[in-house]
Amino acid sequence: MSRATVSYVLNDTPHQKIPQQTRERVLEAAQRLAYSPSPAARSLRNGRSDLVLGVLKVGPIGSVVGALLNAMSTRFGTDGLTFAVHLHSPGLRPVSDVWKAVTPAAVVVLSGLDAAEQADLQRSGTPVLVSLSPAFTPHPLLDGSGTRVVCVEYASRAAAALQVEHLVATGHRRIAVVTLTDPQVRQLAEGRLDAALEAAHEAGLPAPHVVEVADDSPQAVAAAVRTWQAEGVTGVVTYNDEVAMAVLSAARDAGLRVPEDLAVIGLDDLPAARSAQPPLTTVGLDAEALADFVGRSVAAVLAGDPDVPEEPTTGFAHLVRRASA
Amino acid sequence: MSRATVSYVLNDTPHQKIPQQTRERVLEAAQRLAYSPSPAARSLRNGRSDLVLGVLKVGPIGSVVGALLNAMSTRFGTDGLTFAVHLHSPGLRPVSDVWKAVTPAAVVVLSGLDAAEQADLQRSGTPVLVSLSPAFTPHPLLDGSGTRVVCVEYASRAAAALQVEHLVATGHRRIAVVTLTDPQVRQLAEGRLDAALEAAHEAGLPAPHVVEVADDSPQAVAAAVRTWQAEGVTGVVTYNDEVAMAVLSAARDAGLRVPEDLAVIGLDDLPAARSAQPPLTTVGLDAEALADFVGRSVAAVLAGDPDVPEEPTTGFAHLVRRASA
DNA sequence: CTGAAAGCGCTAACAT
DNA sequence: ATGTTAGCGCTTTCAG
Repeated sequence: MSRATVSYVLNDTPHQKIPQQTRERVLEAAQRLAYSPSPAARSLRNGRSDLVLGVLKVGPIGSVVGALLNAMSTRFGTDGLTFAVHLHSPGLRPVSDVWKAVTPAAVVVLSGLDAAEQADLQRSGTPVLVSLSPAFTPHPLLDGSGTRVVCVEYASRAAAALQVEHLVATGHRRIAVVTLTDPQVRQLAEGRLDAALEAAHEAGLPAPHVVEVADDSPQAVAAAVRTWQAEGVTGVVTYNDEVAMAVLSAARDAGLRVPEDLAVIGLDDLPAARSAQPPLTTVGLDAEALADFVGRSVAAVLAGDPDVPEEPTTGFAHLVRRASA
Repeated sequence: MSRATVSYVLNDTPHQKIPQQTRERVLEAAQRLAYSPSPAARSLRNGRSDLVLGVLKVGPIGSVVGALLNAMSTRFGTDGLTFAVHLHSPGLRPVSDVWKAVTPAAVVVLSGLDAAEQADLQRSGTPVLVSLSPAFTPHPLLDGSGTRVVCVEYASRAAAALQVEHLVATGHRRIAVVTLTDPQVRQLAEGRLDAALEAAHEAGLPAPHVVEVADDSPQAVAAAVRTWQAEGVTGVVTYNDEVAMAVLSAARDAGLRVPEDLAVIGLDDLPAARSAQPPLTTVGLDAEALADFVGRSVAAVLAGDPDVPEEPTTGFAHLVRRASA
């Protein structure tokens, strides 16, 4: 019985007919010796490890990101890959440091890589690179780099469009869009704002009021809420649930009834949205569906499939209808 | 110029005198060819990679865990190691799956490994295993396994003791401890409760009222809050800030003034604690200090140091004094 | 169907 | 001071 035989049975190599008896002997021995193959040697030989690396910039991690990470971990586990997240500190150390620690099978960029880092990544030889970053553009000169780039729209266009469509469906014509100026969330905020404006345009609405606020406190939105009465704005789409709850609070202070005088729709479906006053209508994100799509794409590329699965046309968001809109 | 020479200059191998000129030639060539060493080959040769793996069970990730992850990432980066977190689904797949994807330099257990998994880990040959899990006991039979085990107390004993000590210092003698029965947080809740009871005992207090609640809603604590008036309880220590805020809310409903009628102290120092009514006195956790300690311990073990640094006697928590106690 | 053997890229011991 | 070389543990042709 040789190493090769062992390798075959342990890896279930197809088209290799190993007699059942040998097979069992191998398995039994492996079991008895608590044998487990060396990841390092396998990676060296195979050119890649079984690790899928998520990259995220350091910063507050909330329930939305948490759900995403959970979903990815669970999903990749189902096809023999291990998902791990690396939080990188932009400016402090280059992300490329990560590639001297591991040779991942795929990298999933969740946020915060700049153009140069993207290019490095494409050059790094990682088989698949999935980006959720709204502003990510694959480096055109690096097409033949061997890295397959997959971009997925998540938590911006489809979600913001749903917000607007719901207000339109419930009869609102003059709407406001509240966005955040915090540079930490700039990319996402811009993506959502753009999508909301586009959806409004497509629905034939007059150009929405765009309100930029610095944070999600009720004070920050109070002034805007008061002007809306005069402007005839009856529905408002917010950057996220936290901003929506600030609007709810400001509306109450201004003596407006929600949703009769002002309909408010958030985004993220945070746990707190359910217990808001009134319960917040919002758009929830489908972390599992996204993880599934990403998982299938990665598996397809690693298997050498020429084309990756189609992105679901519905996006990865759904309306959560409660009382506020 | 041979591979060895190159290896020496690239790794800054000590006690190898390489002429400056050769050195520069190597560096220049590496630069020009965008050379970067293969992690797989290095891990194979060195017996370990430069990756430190955090293990966490899947589940809601809040700001406390987020801060911990951020601190760890930043800290390990400073000594050439890369930190990544793996979220594992207990029951779904064995954690040991991870060791077929990577050979980490160290594993940091943040939560949720059972006894068998602990033992597997000690057997896996990972150089260092750091555990923050309050219930973690190194497997005694596996002492010679080559895995160095370091246990750190975080977010339980020292923190809960601080809560009690603050109430004692502000003159309270009859106190209540509110703990959570949610099985997801059992270990942590038990650790905190034990420590609080012990601290009360040491301070010579009568045995505290122990209140077990199922969740952190105001309803869940309302009944207990009402009985406290009759029992003469003047101070309450809670499992965390969320429970504390529920107590605050229930106290208000019961017509109690905080802190005059009832002093409340939380744990975690969530962002929301600052804007609670009244601002919540609480115990903050020192994620950076912990990360620093863990980082130093790991570095010491990897460097072959016989003894790891002393754990700071103050623990990794500090009092955040606001208005509620 | 199974055994032998060639490397994957790197480091450290050894020889020059 | 620099070059040569033996493996680390695995997968995969290639012969038998």
